[in-house]
Amino acid sequence: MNMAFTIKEASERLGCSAPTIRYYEKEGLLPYIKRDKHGNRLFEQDHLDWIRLMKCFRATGMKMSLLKQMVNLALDGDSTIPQRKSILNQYKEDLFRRQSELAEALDAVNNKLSIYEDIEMGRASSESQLLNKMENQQHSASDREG
Amino acid sequence: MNMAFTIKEASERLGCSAPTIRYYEKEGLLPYIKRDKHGNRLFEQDHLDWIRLMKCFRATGMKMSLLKQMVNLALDGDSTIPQRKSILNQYKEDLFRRQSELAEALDAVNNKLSIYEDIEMGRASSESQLLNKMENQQHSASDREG
DNA sequence: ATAATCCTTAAACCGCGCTTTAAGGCAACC
DNA sequence: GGTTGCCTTAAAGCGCGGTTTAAGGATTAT
Repeated sequence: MNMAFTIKEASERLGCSAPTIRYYEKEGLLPYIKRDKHGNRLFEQDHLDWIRLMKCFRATGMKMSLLKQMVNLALDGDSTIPQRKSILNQYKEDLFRRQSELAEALDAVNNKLSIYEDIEMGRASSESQLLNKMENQQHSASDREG
Repeated sequence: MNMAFTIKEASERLGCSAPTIRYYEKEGLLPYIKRDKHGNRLFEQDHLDWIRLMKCFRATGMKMSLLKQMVNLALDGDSTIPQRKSILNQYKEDLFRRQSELAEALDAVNNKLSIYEDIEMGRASSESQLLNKMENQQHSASDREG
């Protein structure tokens, strides 16, 4: 067994472009890719799994430079596990920060949307200053211009 | 009343650089900024609130071009509210997508971390292939190499 | 044999979102 | 009246993360 994939197969399975994969390899994020006799890359399942993981981390804000640090540490063996844990724990903090940013944004969007509905239903007006139209944060809080 | 702020005050209150604020204005994200007799910008509370909201949206992946669309629609009056709602609803979808990406990444990080702890405690080994060191997804799932 | 389809590389290019630089104006303090 | 410190503008520069281009090699199908 030990099935190997061409770059095209890999890119199809992963949903990321072949140039991107090559770029990752060039940047050192993807060590130990073997080649066939013609110099064509051969990806194994392990590589696909690692790329998939990188994709997941990248999509949530991890920098390539951090991925590279982790690769380099991994290549240095198990003695670097504490450092890798520390990187991942920092990244985890980052994820939590992003979660609360998302929650905040969701609140703000919902607030805006309900303001718009109020305006549509005639329950509120879009105030004087033009910016207020986008900007009317209070939403039926203070109405001292009766 | 109707307190106005210099760009420096605005940038301090908002935690974003003065050049960024100028850039936003230039890009049309920030209409109706008044000037004093010397041509210096004067920001009112409304502007600060709107910038703060933009910051919140930007931090969670909204493109400047989308912000600009919303500004332009707002400048066209209440008749564009349906379009603005539609934009915000799409963005909301985006936020949900990001939320699940974050959740996925958190899972993956926690998985990695527990693999590392297993290795540290001698409960698992860091397998053969070098990539496996980073890459050993299964984590005490299948161990058919007895 | 020729065309299509895959692969390779190096290098150039791109969009985004700022940041930095350069050149200058006004105002207040010492 | 010079220095400091704020402001202005236009334009250039930058870091990131790829994408695109160009030039070429090998395999397969017709």
